[in-house]
Amino acid sequence: MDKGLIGGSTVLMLLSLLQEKEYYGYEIIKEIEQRSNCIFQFKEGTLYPVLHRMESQGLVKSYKATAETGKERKYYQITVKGKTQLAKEKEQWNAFTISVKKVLGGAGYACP
Amino acid sequence: MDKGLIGGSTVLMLLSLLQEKEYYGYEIIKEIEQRSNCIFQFKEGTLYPVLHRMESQGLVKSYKATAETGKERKYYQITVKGKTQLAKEKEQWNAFTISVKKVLGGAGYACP
DNA sequence: TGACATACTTAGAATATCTAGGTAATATAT
DNA sequence: ATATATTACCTAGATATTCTAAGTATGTCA
Repeated sequence: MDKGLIGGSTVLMLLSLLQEKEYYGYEIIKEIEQRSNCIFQFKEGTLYPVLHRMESQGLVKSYKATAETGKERKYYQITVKGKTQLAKEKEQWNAFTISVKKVLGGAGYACP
Repeated sequence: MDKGLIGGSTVLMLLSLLQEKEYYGYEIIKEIEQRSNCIFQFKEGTLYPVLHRMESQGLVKSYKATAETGKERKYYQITVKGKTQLAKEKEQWNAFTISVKKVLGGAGYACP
């Protein structure tokens, strides 16, 4: 999958997942992989920095916990700010995909 | 409109336009602006380098001509390689948007 | 014991876009 | 006549982002 395409939708997908429940990073990678039928396969080096950035922006918050398996995990939760951002990004996503379709389809209207 | 989103679809949109007919750079900006109802407003500094890159990759070729208005224009035409690439990018675009929908929608299947 | 999956991290390379400026001609409004 | 806006192209450098690649550590299975 082309990297250019993924870029703009990563945060949208992460926020959408985290609105359902809290996830830890590694779990997110696997979940997105499954849901997309392996179309999206995030590398750890790609995803973790994105989560860190989102946390620094206040879109998510995290806490550490040791799982029954003995491994330490960092769980991420969406914040109020994150939910607001999610709504915005969903809107943008819709406007974006509709607009691309229009350009490909050939429709044409004058701009205000 | 978020820059991240646009990135991956720029070449797709350009190739799609150029399959219809030849365009010059400035005309492409206006055409995409109109078709998208002003959702996409490419800056010249953004579009021209993309066209140059596409030409260096052999996806398009160009020639210069002076319009009746007295202004010199650089017209771009899609190449055979560009048409092949267009087909690929269309496929990728579909796979991409479907996958994002799946992630947002919550569907989940095991990967092979 | 060795290989693999889990789980997180970061530094630096590579890539891409945008900002901001430049050039130059014509058209339009004052 | 002059100022401004539109048309039409270009590029250097700042900015941002992603990916590559490596490191750390634990548990499981053959």
